[in-house]
Amino acid sequence: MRLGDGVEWALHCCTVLGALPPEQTIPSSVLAEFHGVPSAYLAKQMQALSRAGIVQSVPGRNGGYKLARAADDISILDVVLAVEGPEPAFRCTEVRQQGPSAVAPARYVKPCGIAAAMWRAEEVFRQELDATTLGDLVSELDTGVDPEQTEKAIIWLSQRLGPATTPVNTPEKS
Amino acid sequence: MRLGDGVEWALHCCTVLGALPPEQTIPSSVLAEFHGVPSAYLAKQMQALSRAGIVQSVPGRNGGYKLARAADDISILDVVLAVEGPEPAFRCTEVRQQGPSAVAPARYVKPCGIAAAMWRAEEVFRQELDATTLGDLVSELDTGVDPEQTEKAIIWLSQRLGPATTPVNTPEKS
DNA sequence: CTATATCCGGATATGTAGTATCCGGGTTAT
DNA sequence: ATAACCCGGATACTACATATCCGGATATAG
Repeated sequence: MRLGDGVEWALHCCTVLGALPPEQTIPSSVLAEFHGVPSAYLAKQMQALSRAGIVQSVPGRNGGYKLARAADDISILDVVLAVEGPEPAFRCTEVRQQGPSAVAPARYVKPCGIAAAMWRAEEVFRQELDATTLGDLVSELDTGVDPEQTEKAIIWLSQRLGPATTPVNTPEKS
Repeated sequence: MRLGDGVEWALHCCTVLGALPPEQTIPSSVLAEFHGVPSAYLAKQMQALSRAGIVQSVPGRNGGYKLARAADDISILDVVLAVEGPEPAFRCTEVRQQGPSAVAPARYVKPCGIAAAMWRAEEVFRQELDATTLGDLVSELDTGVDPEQTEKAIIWLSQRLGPATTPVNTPEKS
């Protein structure tokens, strides 16, 4: 049981996207350099997010990505499912129907208890992920992150972003 | 995010082990044929279960596997961890510490909110799996499985098992 | 209109899970 | 005592998923 690296990257990228002004776009390459991850592979994750309707792509010069909806309306689960795919982690291969002791397939009305227990666990897993939104993660940046870190990130991004409709907003709620 | 097939097989095997008399042993090859799965790979999963102390191997003629403890003292989580490994599904690569905006590593005292949320979800996932025991799965066989299926399985196993200390017990609680 | 910067999709490598086969060590029934 | 049987580990091979790279399409800025 393993989660791909793309999930972590996508979540970090969505977090910075949520911290920027709503209409500010940021190229995939800048996101990659910012996080120190290979830009080609991150681009693929961003495409998956785009297909899922989580981010919106703006082509052409000074284009890039931005969140497609409000950060509070996007849960971590949405991002995970978009990147990792919607299939459940546990695949029931209906092993009961194989082997010498199998009976007619039509008689297997209820799923076996094993698959049921697995899917139950996966359900609470998803519910927990669905309870946290990108907005929560963004808010946490103000409280949990070193101010020096934040400042350093802001000036680095400001240099590298095209002339936005609004400049990068420093948190004002302090 | 994907769980290996071995998890399913191991759970099914442990369930039939739990349905048998406590001292009855079954060879790995019989378990494989019973479920219609490749015996070589199932043997690997059984070894993992043995190392984890979930099943006990009995060598020699008429040997095989049996549960190492009572079925009620073995949770689904135990089996999953034994087969799949104890590592968490989400690996935080501390992407914050890379890239141009990183500060001194010592300043990262708290784990990032992303990893925290992921681990929280994984924790409830494991709690849910830990709440169901092999004993529960065995009990469910009596209620949820077609009687014809059960009978067919019993006679097939009886033919193939060496002279046990006690014969295969048909459920008596009906 | 041209050039640049960006997204998008297919093609390529690398790694991990799954499969099959073999031999040695140890234990039990005959 | 002997032979049959079973686990345990090592090895080699295949298939699939993950990770990576590169060229084409497209829209904007000047």
